Amino acid sequence: MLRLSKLADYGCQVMAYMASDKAIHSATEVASALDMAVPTVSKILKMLVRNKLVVSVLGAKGGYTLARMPAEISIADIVGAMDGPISITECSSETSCARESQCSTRGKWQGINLIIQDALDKVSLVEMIKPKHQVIDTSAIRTRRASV
Amino acid sequence: MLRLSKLADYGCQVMAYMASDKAIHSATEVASALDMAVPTVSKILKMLVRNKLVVSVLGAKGGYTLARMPAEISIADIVGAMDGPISITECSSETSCARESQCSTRGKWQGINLIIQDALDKVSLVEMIKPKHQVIDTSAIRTRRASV
DNA sequence: AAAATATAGTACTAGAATGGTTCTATATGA
DNA sequence: TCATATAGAACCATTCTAGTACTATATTTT
Repeated sequence: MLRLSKLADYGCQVMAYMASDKAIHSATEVASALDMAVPTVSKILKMLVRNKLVVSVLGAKGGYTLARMPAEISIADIVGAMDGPISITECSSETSCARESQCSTRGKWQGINLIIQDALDKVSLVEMIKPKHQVIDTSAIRTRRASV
Repeated sequence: MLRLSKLADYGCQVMAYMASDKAIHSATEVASALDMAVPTVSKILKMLVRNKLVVSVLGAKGGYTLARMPAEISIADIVGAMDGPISITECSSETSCARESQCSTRGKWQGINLIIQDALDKVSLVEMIKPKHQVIDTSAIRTRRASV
């Protein structure tokens, strides 16, 4: 399948949710908004803090906000924070490999790895939360027509 | 990490090995050449046969060969055979998702999925086995110089 | 015809990875 | 001082994966 871990997937959801504004969001709030378990969301947010994608405010009325502008945060950042560096095969990241001398495929794997890295790098949170089909509020138009 | 399963990785190694010629290779032979356990190689070859990337010859002196020319077999084919279809998140392949109406990220995930699919599609076995730095046989050159 | 060699397919087991929870400590606001 | 939040570590259970074993079948060799 070649699938992201669930935590990475969740992480992207959490980040996308928080990208909507600069408010402080508690773990409880995020969890209920995304319909996820509070401890899980809490764990994810802690990991994101450690990786400096999110900043936390301690104490009552505390919570989390994005550490940077949504445009400055890529999916690669989030996936990296949750799952560690992307390496599609063992040999595509490891510094050495026992079979290296006989193996001609390693370079190719590293190339493929780069392409994937790049694909995730190019998508920022801003693009992630952009609605696919923009919903047009027709009420304003109708009002204007009525007033004509 | 976003990593291929080991079986998919092994599968690529096995296919790359078999791409070197059109001979019939037994599981035992492949296993010893790649320094892997015979039952494991055998399992992988069976999966590749079921997915029509490899054809088998039954009986004594039997074994396996590629079903198509190496140029006509991509890494995507092999990974697909071993790991099933690529879908980086659950929602990037599934036909529906409970949260679909509120979710704006799905389209993006599907796009990222396509890029990865494409990257694996573009690499054929031929490229995979191409030596990175071509080893130049200098003996011929030296011979010629000597004969001048 | 029998023995040897090889694949086909299924089922099973052990181990690792992952997801998710819980518990204790600490910080802040009312 | 109490209620509300995060920080961090440890823990458990389930799922997934890798690898093995076993039975059946096909083909070549003797």
